[in-house]
Amino acid sequence: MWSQTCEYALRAVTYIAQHADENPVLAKDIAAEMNIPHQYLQKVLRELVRNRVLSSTRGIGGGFQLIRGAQEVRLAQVIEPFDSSMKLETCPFGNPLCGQANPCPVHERWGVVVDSYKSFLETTTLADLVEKEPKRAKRRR
Amino acid sequence: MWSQTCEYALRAVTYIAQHADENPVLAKDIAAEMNIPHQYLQKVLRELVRNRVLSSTRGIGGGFQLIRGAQEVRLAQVIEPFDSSMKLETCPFGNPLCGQANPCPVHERWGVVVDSYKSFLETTTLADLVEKEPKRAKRRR
DNA sequence: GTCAAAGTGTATCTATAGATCGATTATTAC
DNA sequence: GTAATAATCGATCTATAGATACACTTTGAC
Repeated sequence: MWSQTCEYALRAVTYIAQHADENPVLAKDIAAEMNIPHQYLQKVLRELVRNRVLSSTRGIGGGFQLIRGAQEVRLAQVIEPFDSSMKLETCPFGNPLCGQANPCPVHERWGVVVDSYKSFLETTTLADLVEKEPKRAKRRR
Repeated sequence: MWSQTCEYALRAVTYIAQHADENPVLAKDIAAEMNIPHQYLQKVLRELVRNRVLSSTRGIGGGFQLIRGAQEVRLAQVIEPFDSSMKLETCPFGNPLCGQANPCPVHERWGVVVDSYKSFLETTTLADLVEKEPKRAKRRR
């Protein structure tokens, strides 16, 4: 459906969102937990920092964090730096002018799929990726 | 959404379906009409022949044809030889056990997208890709 | 101020998808 | 049976995605 790199990005921010109330998380930990090659993940995370999805801090106690609250980050923003398929504008069936004016025979049906896909990415936030019951056994002491 | 090669395959069979009532069509013509590199298209078409979607005949008057009627070929069968993403079984959000028993928080929503996609490929046939009015000015003489 | 922890940056390597080339085989026309 | 047509096949090339390596910089602890 999308590239390997996009999936790494999604898995990484999922992990970060799940640990949003803790200290910054280490790339090393994300890599180990989410089965992503460590060095490559660093690249992906840096790109997310450049795109102002994550912030990073160096040195001891450093790591990666969300810049905004999890409920304010949409999946589309996460994969946007890595995937151009969000555009999805050209007709896959060879009609170069396919559109409202000159639709190909399956324009409608295909539109339903694309809309469903785009809508998912635009309306789902990182908060949705985190288990509803936040820290089941979270005792205050 | 899918690979370049899948799109070539779709465009090619679209063209072939549109010319199903004529003689076999030449790879050369498909390539020119559908903007696909000629040599690479040959490979794609051969693969479709191997997978019993198309038949081919050599020599003068030869070319490629559908084996079955256009209404009997589903898009899924066309892209299947080129794309493994039809499976779409592992959770993109890092939950290795995601499924009915142990769903990740967005399992349902994402399932809607995947089902919409799969359903499109499974229910759409090549006949659907051809303009409904078959040969507007088809005079019998 | 030294050291270790952690992210940054660049260069490079590898695997795969996409594309090209040239020779070959089958078919038809003459 | 020769020549032209058109698909087949295997080898190879190129571009890109995915992955690795290593030196560098920033930060905090002591």
